[in-house]
Amino acid sequence: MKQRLAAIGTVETLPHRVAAFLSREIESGDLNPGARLPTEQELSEKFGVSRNVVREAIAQLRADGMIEARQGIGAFVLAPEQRAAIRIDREALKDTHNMERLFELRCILEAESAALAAARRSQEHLDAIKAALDRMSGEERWEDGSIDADLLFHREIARATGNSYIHTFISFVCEQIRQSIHYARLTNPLHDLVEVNVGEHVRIYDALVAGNPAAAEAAMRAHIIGAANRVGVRLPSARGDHTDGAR
Amino acid sequence: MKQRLAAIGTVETLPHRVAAFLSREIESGDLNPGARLPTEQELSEKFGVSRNVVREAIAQLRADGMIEARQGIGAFVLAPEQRAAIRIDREALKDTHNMERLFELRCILEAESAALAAARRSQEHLDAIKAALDRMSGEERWEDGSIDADLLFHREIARATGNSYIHTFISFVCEQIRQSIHYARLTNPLHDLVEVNVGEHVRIYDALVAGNPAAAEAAMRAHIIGAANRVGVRLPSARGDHTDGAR
DNA sequence: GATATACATATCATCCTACAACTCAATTAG
DNA sequence: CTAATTGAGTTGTAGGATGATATGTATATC
Repeated sequence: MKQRLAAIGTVETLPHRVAAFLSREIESGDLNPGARLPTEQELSEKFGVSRNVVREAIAQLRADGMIEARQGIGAFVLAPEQRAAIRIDREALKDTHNMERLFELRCILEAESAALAAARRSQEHLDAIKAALDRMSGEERWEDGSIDADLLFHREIARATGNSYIHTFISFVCEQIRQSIHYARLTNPLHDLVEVNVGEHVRIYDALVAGNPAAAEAAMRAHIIGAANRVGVRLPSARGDHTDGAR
Repeated sequence: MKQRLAAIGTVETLPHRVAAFLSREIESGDLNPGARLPTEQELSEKFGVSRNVVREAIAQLRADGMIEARQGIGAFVLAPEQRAAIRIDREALKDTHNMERLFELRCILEAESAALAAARRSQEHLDAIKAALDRMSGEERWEDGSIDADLLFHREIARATGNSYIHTFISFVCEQIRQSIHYARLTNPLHDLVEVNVGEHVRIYDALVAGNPAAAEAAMRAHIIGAANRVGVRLPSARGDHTDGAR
């Protein structure tokens, strides 16, 4: 928790600000793929920082595969497909529409993963999931402590799939959502419908214990749609839109 | 000493090597979350590089949320859940088991996304998808040119969901798979079953044109399982046949 | 005149030193 | 004993110097 507070409150360092600026300029299309960036010296003058700071900023973008620097020539913007990392702009998450998209992605990831977990979970996995569930139920209100337990519950399910990539992706998305919820709570006090939330989790857990993939998937889907609603995001139903796929 | 690597864009810079070393030390558990890294000066001495290089390396790890640096104290390892970025070690993808996990993740992401795309695609989206399909069909063998078109086809479908996060994630996963296929082809010459591959894509496209989410999802799922098989990965089915359910 | 070589220039890569800002602990003044 | 001060240690930033690499230009050679 001390860790997390520090992580959230991390001061914006100069390299971070420069990197964010350039990153935004690239995302917005001001700098197209193939374009050359200004020289390090020009950038250091433009931002009023030392060349060292500019280099650290570029080192970040380079590590992400956003730009490629060639000695003696300059730095060039790469195509989005060539990126080596996924990074989500937390500022953008303050926008409700983006939050909605993130919940949609989460729903896709977690629903099927829950089915996988139901088929593959071991007793050790179930114990870990149960422990998180108990911690969550102990809390009166849905705030920091129980949010931690909530996310841990989801991460443990992801771990139970036995697929480390799934675990990584879900952990990542959940963490982004935690951040955006943090913002959302500053403006809109959330309904503290703990009972509803816990109930949804229990249904997921029961399906996992039963080893019933279809039930686990359905429960997870219902839960995420509910969770989105509780933070003020109306999730467009994934597939019931017009032609309904009876599966 | 410093050998010129003619490889594509992957010039091993000193900060990159230092970052990779530290990153591996963290992943392997030599440095647990909460642990403090050696000071910048110690690291620069240990690796025989300047403090500047160490700082650029740390800037990368910091941007990924792997470590957190606090002025006046030091740099600390963060828990994996707190990462701000997803980065996949391409070396690890040479392992077939990891490739299998990656295909499983891809299947989860793309199957439901195909359903979303079927519900939301515009004519402009369909045109872009069709263009990629045509480019793919024109090729005789499944090699670099048609692989590009293949991945473009999938990216365009992701774009048709209208959800930029989905697009980002799928693009990323596809790119990782492209890399791993590149390795795989070096050892196992692949079957060039172009007709089968194109046929699977056509079925997906038809479902999108028809605006049939369930069909699109099924076609996509079948395709990815088939694609995995063709590169020598047997995908454990996501949930269709948990007939082996005796567990 | 065409080609090849040498030079000058621009740029990134690395190194170095210095100082500022911050934290923590020991010391000192009250 | 308490509280303020001091000092050492660490990261953050600045700025310059030198090496490595790519490009363009001028010169020399044929």
